[in-house]
Amino acid sequence: MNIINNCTDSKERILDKAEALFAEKGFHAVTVREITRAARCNLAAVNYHFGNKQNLYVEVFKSRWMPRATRIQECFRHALSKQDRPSLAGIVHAFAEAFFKGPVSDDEQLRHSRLMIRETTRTGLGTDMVVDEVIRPFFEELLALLKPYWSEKAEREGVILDIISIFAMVLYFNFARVPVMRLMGKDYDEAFKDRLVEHIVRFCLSGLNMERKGRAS
Amino acid sequence: MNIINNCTDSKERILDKAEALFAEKGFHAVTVREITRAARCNLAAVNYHFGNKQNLYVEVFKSRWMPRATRIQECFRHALSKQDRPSLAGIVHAFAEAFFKGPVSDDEQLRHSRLMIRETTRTGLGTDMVVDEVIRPFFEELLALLKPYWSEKAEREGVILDIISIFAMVLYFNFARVPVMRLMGKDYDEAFKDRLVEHIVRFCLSGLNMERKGRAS
DNA sequence: GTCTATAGCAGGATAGAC
DNA sequence: GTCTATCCTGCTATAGAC
Repeated sequence: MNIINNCTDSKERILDKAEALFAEKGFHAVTVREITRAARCNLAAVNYHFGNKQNLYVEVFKSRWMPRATRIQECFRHALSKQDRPSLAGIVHAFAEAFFKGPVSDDEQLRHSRLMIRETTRTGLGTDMVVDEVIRPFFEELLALLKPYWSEKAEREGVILDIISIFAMVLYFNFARVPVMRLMGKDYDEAFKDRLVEHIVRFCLSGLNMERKGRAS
Repeated sequence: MNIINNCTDSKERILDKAEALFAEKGFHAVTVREITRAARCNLAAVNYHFGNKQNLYVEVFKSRWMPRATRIQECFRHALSKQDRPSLAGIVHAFAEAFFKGPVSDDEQLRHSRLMIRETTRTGLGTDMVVDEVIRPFFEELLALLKPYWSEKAEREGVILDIISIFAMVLYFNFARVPVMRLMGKDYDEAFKDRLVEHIVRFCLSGLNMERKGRAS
């Protein structure tokens, strides 16, 4: 049991470092040399294990990103299961908390959302499996969860826009950490994340925290 | 007056095509060859006019992105000036409408937000002037505009979070067009944009469009 | 200001020894 | 499975004619 198994070791190291670098700089800005250097292995290892750089990128999503997304979703479900009959606030809260205070380290959290944004922005490189296998099923799940709360007049399209909006809030505060920190003059420490979760829940439930003085336009 | 002035013409064409390509694919994925081919000029033209590829990128922001951002802001101010005493809804509406139905074409709109997201995601390449000269001043302007609407208990930090949230809604629905279109099964035509503006105003003002059934967690 | 030609280099990928 | 050495393509950047 003390035998050090190097067989798949370098492969794992490459996946780790590749994910970190792709998240930080994007696919084209990262070189294979950079990845193998960071993973302390040989240049040829990427082609040996993955065939080419592009396959490595896809493999990062398959073996790192998607399982992590699943873990976050499970964290969300677990939090819900602890509520006897989840309220609307409870659902949104569980959702935001799974993202900000979920089962992943802060570094992982950041690279996770950065990779997601890069994929959203990307054109063509085709990791559609991310949407088809992870995002959309979860989306449908949320839709079903929220269904009991629709008011009579709300139609499906409007509810979809609402759900996208919850996503927008969580994702934006995640990936736009740098400008948010600059504007707020705060780090993303635990206290601030608590604050963010609280803010997101409140905003999603009742909008701007201001007095309402009539409407116009 | 009929003399065709080619002096700065190719420079302008390069800036146009470079912006479109950088927005679509990102800095590293675009080659100088690709840009000059699209701009129908010689490979050497980029280095002649801008020194190098990096400078061209910065120049795209200076001469295209920032002026356009200014135009959008002016559109917002103009819409506000037509309201005698702008309401909260009027302010959010003018903001969303300036972004979605503002003074720029649909193509420009898309490339504008994509470039902004790419800059937000970027690490290091330093176009801080975008934040310092455009975003932050506008942010302060919004803060001052909303000040009369703070409830007594709201503190400055909370209001900043609120404003970031309005930005988050508008930006997300802009740059995430592709997944939004997939989820909604709709194009970003004028009718859908109207719908989006309406949704954003409502969501920012009163949150989820659902019945409230108590709170939990 | 625009072009051709090319220098000079960094990148992805592969062959083949161990 | 891991390494070294190397190929070759495609890139940025420049030199110099027009």
